[in-house]
Amino acid sequence: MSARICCLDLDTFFVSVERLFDPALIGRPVVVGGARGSRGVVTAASYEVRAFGVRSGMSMRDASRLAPKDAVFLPTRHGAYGEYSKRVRAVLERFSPEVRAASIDEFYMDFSGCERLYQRSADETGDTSIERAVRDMCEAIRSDTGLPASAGIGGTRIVAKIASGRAKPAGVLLVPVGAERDFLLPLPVRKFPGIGPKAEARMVADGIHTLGELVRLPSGLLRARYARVLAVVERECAGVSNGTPLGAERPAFREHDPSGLRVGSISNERTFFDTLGGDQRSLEQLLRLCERVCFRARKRGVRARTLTLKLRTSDFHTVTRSRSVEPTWDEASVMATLTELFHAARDRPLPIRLLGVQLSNLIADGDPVQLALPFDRPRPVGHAMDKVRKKYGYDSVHLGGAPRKRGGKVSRPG
DNA sequence: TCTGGGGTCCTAGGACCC
DNA sequence: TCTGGGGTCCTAGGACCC
Repeated sequence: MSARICCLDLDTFFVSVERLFDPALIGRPVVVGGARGSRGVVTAASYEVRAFGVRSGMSMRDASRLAPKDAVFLPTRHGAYGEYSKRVRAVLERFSPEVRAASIDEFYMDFSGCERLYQRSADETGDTSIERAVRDMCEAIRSDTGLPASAGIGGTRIVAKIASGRAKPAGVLLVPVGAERDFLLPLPVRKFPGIGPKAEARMVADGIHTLGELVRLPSGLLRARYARVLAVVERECAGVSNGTPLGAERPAFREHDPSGLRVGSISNERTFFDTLGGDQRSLEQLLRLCERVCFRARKRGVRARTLTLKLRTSDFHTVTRSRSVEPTWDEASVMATLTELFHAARDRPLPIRLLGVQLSNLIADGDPVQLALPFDRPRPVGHAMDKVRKKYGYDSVHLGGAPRKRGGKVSRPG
């Protein structure tokens, strides 16, 4: 059997989309995430600016220091990227019946059973049939959307994903079935999905730097400590998939959820440029966050069974408080619960740096009128606001008490 | 690395029920 | 009356990913 799982990753996706809008950006150092020197972090960095050490996730302050004088700093345009992501997906669906979105710029495909479809002119280049098909697919993405993409092919998702990372930029890398071990073991542990900064630090402290060193640990306490991750690495080395080959689609990237249950979560949080002093100010901001998540829940056709408040004080201490409720997308009832949670969580008098609201345990909004206790009837004023917003924009209407404009003295966007 | 914002998934303890 | 275990839900926190 040959490798048949493909991971397709769009190269510096946000930067590439910005270059479609403004071709003058091609070949220039580009940072997406905000203005030079602003608060926040880099969401995407072009290869030209990576050469200076700028990386996504880095604070904008550091990026501003490292980037050359002629670097272009752009704000993130969330709406535009989603649109291009859909267009890419449409191309992928022409090549494989099985496409899963793992994020806005990352997709998995299963080419099982497609072999015969792609047996054409393979011998001309020496490519295997699937590798050739994937190259054609990347070319189709380029010609249809203008976006560069890289792809990895392997027997499992994890191998395909790591391979796609090594194929960048704009390349294709195939790891033949049986070659997984030789491919994986020399890699630094951090390259393996699921091993993040914390786990890496622990491993390095134990003298483990590569997957090979991890796998070759002698039996004993150290090996026992990493038993869980070891099992996954060994499984990948053997080329065995975990569960279904493509895994589940990330709920946030599903068009709709056929099961009608557990369609992920919706959250909105905000770090305040000037920390919030009085509780009144905080509650006004909280109402704004409630409005936004409820707006999004109605748009997605879901109600939340669990409401969570997140609160971070100026000393960077973070607490969350959550409560399960009757399924709701109603601002007033969400705000009532969150106000209680806020007072319960407000144990230290320090100024507030961040507030967040999360709706989770979401259920599809089957019934247009959700029955509730008479004294706790949802007041779906939200639907009326949705209509106004559709016509005049999100900020054309807000609930009383919420500040009308973004920015100003209280907060500043990201 | 003086630290954004959107997510997912996992763990662990306690409540509660059978 | 005491003990026990399994299953499930709720809540809090943390790691990780893009």
